[in-house]
Amino acid sequence: MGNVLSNRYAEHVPVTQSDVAARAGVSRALVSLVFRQAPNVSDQSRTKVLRAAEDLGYRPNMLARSLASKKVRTVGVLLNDITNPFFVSMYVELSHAAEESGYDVLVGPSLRSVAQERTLLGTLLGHRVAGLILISPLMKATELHGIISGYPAVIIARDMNLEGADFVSNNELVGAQMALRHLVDLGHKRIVHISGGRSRSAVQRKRAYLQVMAQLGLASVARVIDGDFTEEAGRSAARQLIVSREDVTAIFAANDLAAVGAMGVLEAAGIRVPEDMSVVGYDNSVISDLEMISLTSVEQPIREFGRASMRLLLERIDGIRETPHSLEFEPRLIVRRTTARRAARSSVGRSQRFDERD
Amino acid sequence: MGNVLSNRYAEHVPVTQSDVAARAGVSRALVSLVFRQAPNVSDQSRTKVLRAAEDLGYRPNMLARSLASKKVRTVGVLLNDITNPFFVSMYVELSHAAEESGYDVLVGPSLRSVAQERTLLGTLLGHRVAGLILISPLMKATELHGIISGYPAVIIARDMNLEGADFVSNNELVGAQMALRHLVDLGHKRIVHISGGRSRSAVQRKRAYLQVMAQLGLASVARVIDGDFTEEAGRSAARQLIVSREDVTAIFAANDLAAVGAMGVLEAAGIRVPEDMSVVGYDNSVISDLEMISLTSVEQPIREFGRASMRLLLERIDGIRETPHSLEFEPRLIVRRTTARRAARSSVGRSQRFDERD
DNA sequence: GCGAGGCATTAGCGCGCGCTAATGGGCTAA
DNA sequence: TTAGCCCATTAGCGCGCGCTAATGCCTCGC
Repeated sequence: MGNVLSNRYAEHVPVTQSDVAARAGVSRALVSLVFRQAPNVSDQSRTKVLRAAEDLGYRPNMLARSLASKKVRTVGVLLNDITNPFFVSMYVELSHAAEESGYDVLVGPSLRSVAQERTLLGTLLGHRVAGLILISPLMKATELHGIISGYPAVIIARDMNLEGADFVSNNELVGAQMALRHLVDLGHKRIVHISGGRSRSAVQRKRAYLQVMAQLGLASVARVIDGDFTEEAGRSAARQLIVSREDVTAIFAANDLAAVGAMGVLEAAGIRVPEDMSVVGYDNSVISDLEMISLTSVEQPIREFGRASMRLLLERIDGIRETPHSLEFEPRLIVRRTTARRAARSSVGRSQRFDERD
Repeated sequence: MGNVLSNRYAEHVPVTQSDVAARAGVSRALVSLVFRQAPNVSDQSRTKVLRAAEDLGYRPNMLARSLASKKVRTVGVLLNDITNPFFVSMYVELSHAAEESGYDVLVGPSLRSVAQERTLLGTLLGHRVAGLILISPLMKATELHGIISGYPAVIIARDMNLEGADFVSNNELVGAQMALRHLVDLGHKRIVHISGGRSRSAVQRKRAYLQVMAQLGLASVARVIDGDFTEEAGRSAARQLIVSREDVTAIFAANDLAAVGAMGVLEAAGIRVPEDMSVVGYDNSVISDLEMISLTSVEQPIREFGRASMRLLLERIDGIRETPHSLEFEPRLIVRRTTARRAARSSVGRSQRFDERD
């Protein structure tokens, strides 16, 4: 009401346990006991303290609490490549799982840069997080080991040899098998792969493609067009395919974005999907589920990934388990409308329809 | 090497300033001075300390540092509705801006629940974050005010009356104007709006639609179909439109997802976009830019949003500014291939083509 | 040779809270 | 009434580091 005070905004005066103790007429230690849910506190004192806290708007200071107890309720998540929607979804799941376990999450969002990764990792460790979850890190295992050795850590990736850490990964081989077998069952043989570049998962996916093609007796027609997980990469690959006039009838892309990119170019060139060309994506992202896209895609069980990762981490944090574990999840194939039985004759090479939008 | 030690993993023994001091042969205070970049430290001592720290792998404990200095380098972001890609993009931008300013980010990812929002806000405040950024909060202004009053806060939303907080928002009126004027310029009159439900931005968008339609002398043909920002909402709206056989030639959707949902149903029903129906989305999300979708959409300057929000927050944290500011950004219209000149005669109502996919 | 001046270094308190050994008070039973 | 016991409460140290007043040391000038 006073015009002097109304002109400035109330400075936020932090309320401490001492303040609460003073108001409740008890010692500070008792306040501490109440907020730690300790036994041997009479109901009378408890309510008295809680009332005082309520009145003053007291909130325990997590910093001081962590410092004193030497226990932190925060886990760090290093998120390489925040532009990748799959990784973001993964982070969302982790975040939920952490919340349910009463943990907070500190994120280190990177952009595919080793240097940035190093910095962010330092920040997370500076916060003395209780444990780390690294989503597809770029750093070399040796350096990583030097930094986080002896620290509870779960790495979402494969093919890293990092002593002491837990691993959660996707079985890329099974993913490729499902996709390729589905295509082969539909009569396709010449199946091209649009790769995702040099990232860990991309390399594995490419290797899985080559391996499965060999298994299926199709090693001689296996072909990889290099990409980088982007829509443009898919477009570029499709253009190459059209120009080369190869007898390709199906595409297995390293992710949905590339698949959709390819589809756009194909349709514009009069090559119909799935009549003339079948396309399979990877990740089963939001995009693939759009009715206008309806892309057959390999689904990774993100939810299980997230929960399992957090569970593993908490086991290490709580010291329940000493030996490192590795979990591998199997993907599912979500069949939609971009895959169909192979047409009688090859179709790539000539536009068969004019695209009225161009 | 020893088989006893090799069986267990090195416990992470936290290194403190005292350890560094002991190794460097100096006092702990000097170590503190070095890590605080304080002046009046001889180069000789500095290098000695840094070497010792390097050897021991010392990392300043942010918790203790914050506690002692009473200054926190962490800002809290409350993210209502983490399923909305637009909000996620916003968070990404905020995160970048914070990092550049040397701040860490603690996220509170919610799922459109007021109760959850309350809890997360409590968590953030418990961490004594230096300031808050609230992305489209659901809580009522009065309650919010009670919680964060006197606390540096930036709210990304509009139409809230919260004394002391800064606001950053999008000019929804201009957005609607751009979209509708574009359609009117193309000859459209009967333009329907698929709304986004009861969230703050959705309500504003709907209001803006009605207002602009009135401005354009089209109040009598204004029509809103209620939705909720999902693809299914768009599908449902399109079905209603088809069944009602109304003479509608253009759709202005509250977001891209709903627009794409509608497009899917329309195309399946033989109503071509944009020949028979023009569609405008909102957010200019990744989806709208896909070549297969190529959706005309209203773009909000997310990057500027993020940077401006962080700048405002830092000004308050650093005490540079006392009076609250409100910033409003103007959107842009990104014209793609889903809008075209209105066809001579109405087209909704009858399927003109059989959808071979069904 | 001695005091002044300046700069590198240190001792010590405080941040808010966890934790435990010690205290005190109330109650029961003899 | 008093000894004995139990349980609620408290005093006090420690967590790792920021910060400042005080100390110690070295240089320079007369």
